[in-house]
Amino acid sequence: MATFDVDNVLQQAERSCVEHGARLTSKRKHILEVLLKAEAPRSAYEIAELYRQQTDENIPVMSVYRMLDFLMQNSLVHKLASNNKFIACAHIACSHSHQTPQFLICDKCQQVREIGVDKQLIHALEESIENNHFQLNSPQLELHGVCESCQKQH
Amino acid sequence: MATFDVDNVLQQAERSCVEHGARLTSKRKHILEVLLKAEAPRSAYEIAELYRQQTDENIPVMSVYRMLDFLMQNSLVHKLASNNKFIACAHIACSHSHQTPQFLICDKCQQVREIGVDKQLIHALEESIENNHFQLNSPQLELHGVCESCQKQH
DNA sequence: GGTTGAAATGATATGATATATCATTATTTA
DNA sequence: TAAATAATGATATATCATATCATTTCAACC
Repeated sequence: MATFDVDNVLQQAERSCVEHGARLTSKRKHILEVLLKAEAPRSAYEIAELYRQQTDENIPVMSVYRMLDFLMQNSLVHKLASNNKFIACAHIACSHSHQTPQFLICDKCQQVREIGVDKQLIHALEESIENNHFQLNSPQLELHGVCESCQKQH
Repeated sequence: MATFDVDNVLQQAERSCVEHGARLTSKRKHILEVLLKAEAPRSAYEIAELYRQQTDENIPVMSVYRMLDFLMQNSLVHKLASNNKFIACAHIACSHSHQTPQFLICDKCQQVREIGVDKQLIHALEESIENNHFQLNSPQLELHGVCESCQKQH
């Protein structure tokens, strides 16, 4: 399903980790690979199962959670709070610096688009929030709806 | 902690249910009351426990979930997807029609403000989304950060 | 008022998501 | 190579949620 070169993205992830002194071990890399190949967000348990299928090796779910934590800390993976699933960052191979992710989640096919909402809009939103004397951590937005191709199948 | 009159809000909830032909039974009302009195969002299990404390009656968690479903369908309660907790709608006693809720969640004290983000802003956001050929269900926003009073305690 | 059908609630089991903790293995560094 | 640190495994358990069938409550009708 991937419309991008998984190996290339993995290499870029590797480079990015080296830069930050983070160790992208072989297992962590495999977890990322699983998510890059997945066509939709996956739960930690689903990831463990896919890992088994793709490597013929067992992996404890506990380890999957830890590796996901690592990948999230390094901006390689995001967690979708609204459905407790994980997704590879869509911008690993992009050169531009990462901004807060915004997600469009299709409630029919479960596919997710990671979009760049207009910066001015996000900025205005942040300002409106700060007028409420609230200090925003990270304005990750998760928006649920129906994607283009599912709309067509009415 | 409530800065509003719980009984008054409950009466308004009652009226609103009658209007819609929905049955706000005594137990459902108690669940709502628990949330109105809570100073922060609560999980279904916490609600069951608070219910026991406040009524001296046991209640199965399964029932709590069902009653929460009812209350959510009738816009009396919202679920925060980002932490799997429930909160009473802040606008039950307001006359104006309910809009999609937006939440500011304090990651220190867990308190939540249900705010009205500028309608134009939300509208612009929706438009930006629809330019991505995505049909939005409901733009409930959950924004995490630090509230005013927690900021002061640095 | 009693009967009946539908809605609400209870009881029980189980699935799904997540974390705590201690043991073991691998890697880095001196 | 030894010691220190980081990563992973193993096990247990906490937490969140749903499926299913039984029982009770309530409204409507005769």
